Amino acid sequence: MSKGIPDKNKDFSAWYNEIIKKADLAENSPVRGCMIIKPYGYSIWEKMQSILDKMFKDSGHYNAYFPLFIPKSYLSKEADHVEGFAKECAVVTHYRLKNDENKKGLIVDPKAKLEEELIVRPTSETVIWNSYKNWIQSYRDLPILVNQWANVVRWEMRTRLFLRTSEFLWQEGHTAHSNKDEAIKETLTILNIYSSFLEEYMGIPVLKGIKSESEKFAGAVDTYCVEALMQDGKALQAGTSHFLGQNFAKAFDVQFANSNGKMDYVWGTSWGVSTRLIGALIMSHSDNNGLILPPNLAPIQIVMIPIFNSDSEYDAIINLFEKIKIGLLKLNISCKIDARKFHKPGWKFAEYEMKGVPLRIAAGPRDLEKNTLEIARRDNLKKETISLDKAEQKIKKILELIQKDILKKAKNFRDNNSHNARDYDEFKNLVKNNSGFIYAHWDGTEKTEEKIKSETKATIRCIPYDNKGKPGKCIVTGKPSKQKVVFSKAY
RNA sequence: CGGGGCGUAGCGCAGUCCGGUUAGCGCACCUGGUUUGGGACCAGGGGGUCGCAGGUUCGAAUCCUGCCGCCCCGACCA
Repeated sequence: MSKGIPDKNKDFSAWYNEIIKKADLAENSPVRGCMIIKPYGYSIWEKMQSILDKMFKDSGHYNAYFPLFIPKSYLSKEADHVEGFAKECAVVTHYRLKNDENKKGLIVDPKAKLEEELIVRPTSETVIWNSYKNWIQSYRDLPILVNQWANVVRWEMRTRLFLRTSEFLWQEGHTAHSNKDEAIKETLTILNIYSSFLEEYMGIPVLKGIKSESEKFAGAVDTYCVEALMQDGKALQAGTSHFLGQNFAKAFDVQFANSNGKMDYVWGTSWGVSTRLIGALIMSHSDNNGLILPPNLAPIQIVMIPIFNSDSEYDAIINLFEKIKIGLLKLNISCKIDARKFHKPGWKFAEYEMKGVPLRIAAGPRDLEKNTLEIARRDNLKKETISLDKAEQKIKKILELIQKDILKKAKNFRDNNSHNARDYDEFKNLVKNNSGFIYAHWDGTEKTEEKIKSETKATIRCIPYDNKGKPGKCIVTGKPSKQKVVFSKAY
């Protein structure tokens, strides 16, 4: 059935690439490392956007837009920030092309050199905090809760569609607060939005935690994250929320008068999720027949496929489908009738399986006779025949069930692939077998973290912050450890 | 930047070692017909600067030289 798609268990990354191609999500661009997101892939992103956007707005945030270009000097104002991003910035140096007099074609006009070079934003903290300086005078101007939907560029050496591309789409929230507690609270509010979005809509269970010093965002005091486990046992950072402390306020001199009339630096946060989430979606649920989309994110939730011998049968079935479609639309269920005559039903079945449409309805002469429909779930490939009576309600329930089952399956997978390592040997074995999340005691030093990374390729994904667990001894050095942390190989 | 691989129709490839009619196959595409409950079949058709440039030769996809591009593995990183 699964024609031309590599076996997920034999070659996971070839499987991943092929799903993207065959499900028509995206393709490579003429520029290395960039991607062309095709309509079907982009419609998934639009769904993610609309849901998250509502969640942000419901929690008091507003959208704004800051420019693509950032003066080079801005980037260098926050020391850690430069360190983290300087190596992967695209730089604009000129503003004009001209015809080459000797050869054919265009060349950069050497006369059109910019006085100050511009960088293409790898993230927007600097340009935004530069504005906040002007927006904020008093505690009465705070908090500022801004989000923007944008593209950013980070010049990557090795790229993979959706997971790591040189240009990607994301949202970046940037908030400013009058005190530390409120900023931390904001950071966690967003983390919870991310985790419930991932679980309730994407069907992906996540681990919430704090990044270690070496993994945190360049310029943050603390980076909180949601980490998900992919089907090949590797971890994926799905979203991050940074408590910036007063770092950017100090770098850009953003002060405000507090209620006592004293000047103080503003407290900041920033947070984002990107088109990488589409990669997470693919690698969490899909199988050897193609993509599997949770109903809450599927651009098409239901596809209807007619089976017919004659034109009169065709007309009758399409007619029936139109009626069902009206009923489903009333229940807010999106559906598509595939009325094409030039493809056989079997061809269409395979096509929509590849594209991950959660539920398929088929009807043919036999169904017309008996007043039934055949429905087939994408997630478990099970088929059943239901009667036309109250079909819409039944279908709605099944979609809800699919959503739950997808999450349940992913949770089971994660639980079965979470392990405790009591000593370093056991740890190494677990890593070698791609055993997912590995909980182990760590002495908290960068040195030990680095040693583990270079010897095993596993990194600290996060330090869990809600169920902290008990103190113990570091698996490498035997020094005291406050709690177990989560290691894994990661994307 | 190191190591490996590849460039031939929209896609995937054969042909290259050992030069020789008009460059071939599968998928896709177009036309007509028969089909349609799990990727239909038959017949016909369209589509190529063989990555680019130069050289050797009566003759180059094939041999030689240079260049360009892409992919994979490492170093680096969300």
